[in-house]
Amino acid sequence: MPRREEDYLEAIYNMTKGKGHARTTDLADRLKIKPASVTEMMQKLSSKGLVDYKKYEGVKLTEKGYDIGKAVSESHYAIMELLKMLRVPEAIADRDACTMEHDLDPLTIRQLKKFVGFTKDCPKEMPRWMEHFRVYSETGRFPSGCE
Amino acid sequence: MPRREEDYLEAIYNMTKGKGHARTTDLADRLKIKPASVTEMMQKLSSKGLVDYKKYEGVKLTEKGYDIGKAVSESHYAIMELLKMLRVPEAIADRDACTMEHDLDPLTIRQLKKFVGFTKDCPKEMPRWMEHFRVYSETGRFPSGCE
DNA sequence: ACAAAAATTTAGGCTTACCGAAGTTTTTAT
DNA sequence: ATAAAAACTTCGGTAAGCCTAAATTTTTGT
Repeated sequence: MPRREEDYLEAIYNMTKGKGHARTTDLADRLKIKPASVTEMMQKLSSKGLVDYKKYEGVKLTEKGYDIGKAVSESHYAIMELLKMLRVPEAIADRDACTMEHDLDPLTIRQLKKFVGFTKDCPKEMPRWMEHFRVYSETGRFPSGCE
Repeated sequence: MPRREEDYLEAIYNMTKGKGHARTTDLADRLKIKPASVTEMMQKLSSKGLVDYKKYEGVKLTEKGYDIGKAVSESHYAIMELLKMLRVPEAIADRDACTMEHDLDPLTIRQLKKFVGFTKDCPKEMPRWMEHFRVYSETGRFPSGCE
């Protein structure tokens, strides 16, 4: 599954969330490419059974395409959350998540999600640790409570 | 700077660490491609001033190529350390770092390195937190000390 | 030294994914 | 209703990076 195909599936997933069709121009805008390229890819994805494509009408994910689009979108989210914890600004985290979300081992994705879940759910310890990392990140020094 | 070019520079960097020349076949083996493809890329990198290339003799990084190779190699290391903290097995972490090491925003790399440095240097807090994540990762539950 | 083996390069081709320009279909405004 | 505008597709090309096969250069064994 080449990298770029997944980008299309993810974009369609996020644009439609399973309901309705995605339009050629909207996809082109979102992916920053020309409509001609979108049409070409739609034909390819259609021949692979990942989307239902009707000329001049738009495109919709098949079940198979939906699963892939959803998986990539979730990876993207997990990576972005991780980068935000590392105090990477949201806009950069979003962009960099696009770079990283492809071709990762399923185990890596799983651990990433666990990590994010851990930090979100852990009731007490994590916020303190995060605060210490924030100080370290900004000053290069460990806060006094951390010796 | 296309992704693949950087892979070559990183490989040459890791193979030579600045001393001596890298051989075509060794590069081909390491990158899992055919020697003919290596030759082609060496010519390209040479024309860009990133390597010194002499036919039939091998290749050596220029200062410019060295800087890039070193930077990519360091990103790789930082990403791998992060993944290992997330309890991704080393072999998978190494492979996945290859996927992620390209095209990241310099700020993201910087934060990644800070994070790794923080966890390595923080004298007391981190090991405890890491242990808690290990338990969470393996059992799905928070250890008793973490409420 | 020199022939056989190994390493390397050259030449010609392939695939992916992009583009611009031109043609077709659908939508919109009157 | 219909002409102009917008959206979409088709067609012909491009660039990267890989490949195989054939040619060339270097190395090795005797």
